[in-house]
Amino acid sequence: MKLASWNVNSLNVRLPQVLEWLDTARPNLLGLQETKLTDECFPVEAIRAAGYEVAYSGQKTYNGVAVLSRSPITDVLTDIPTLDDHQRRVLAVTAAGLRFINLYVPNGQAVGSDKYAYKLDWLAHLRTWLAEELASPQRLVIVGDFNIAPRDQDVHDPQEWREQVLCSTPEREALQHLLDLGLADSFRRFPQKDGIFSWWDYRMNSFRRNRGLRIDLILTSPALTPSLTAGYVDQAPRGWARPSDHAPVVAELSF
DNA sequence: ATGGTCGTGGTACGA
Repeated sequence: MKLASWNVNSLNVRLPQVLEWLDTARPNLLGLQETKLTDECFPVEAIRAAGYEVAYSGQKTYNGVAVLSRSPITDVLTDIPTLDDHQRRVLAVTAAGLRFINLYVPNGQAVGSDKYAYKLDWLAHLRTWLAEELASPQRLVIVGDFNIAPRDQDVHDPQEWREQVLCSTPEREALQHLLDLGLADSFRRFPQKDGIFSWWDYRMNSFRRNRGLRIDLILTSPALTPSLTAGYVDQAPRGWARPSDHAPVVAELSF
């Protein structure tokens, strides 16, 4: 069982790359973020032709999430139950014997900004929801662009990023508050080299210089964590022509 | 070097 997450920064632009990656990586479930497509424009047929079922929740220009699955999808939810939010950032589905929650956590722009306050409020509502989901033991996985680097080892230059957005203490505490529900960061269940990231700014040759952050995560519930067999970042698509600024992240399980 | 690059949409704005 292979699970993955990829912020594609426009599915319109990145569809050929997504199809290419599906063909080689063959994930069972893939969460996409920043599709930037209304539901009427979603490329359902191209994805079905690749052998995947799909659920999607999008809007014009910004945000937008989708889940691709090699097995049938049921019980689709598009919102955090307690949060009235027009921004399309959440897509929960049931497929392949799992509850699979795909998230595009707000970026937050800058510490202290209105968008930063929205991010922290969003994360608080998310925590309430996930606590309810985890009250009943189940195979639950939460994937997505969390827009938070969990620790300094997930940052190319911790001093440069100290208390900046994506790395600030309140954001990290909000993420830790989620992990404290019993969720595991699948990547850190395995030995990793230093300097493995999932996002690199388009500017200043950041990818070539590996000036990145690891902000794309796959979290597993206690019922699922013992079944993890691998957790990694597939950095290859970040090196392709006209790439997303994020690379796909992957978790593998055996059950 | 105090910027820099993308995507969207048709101009600034979000990331």
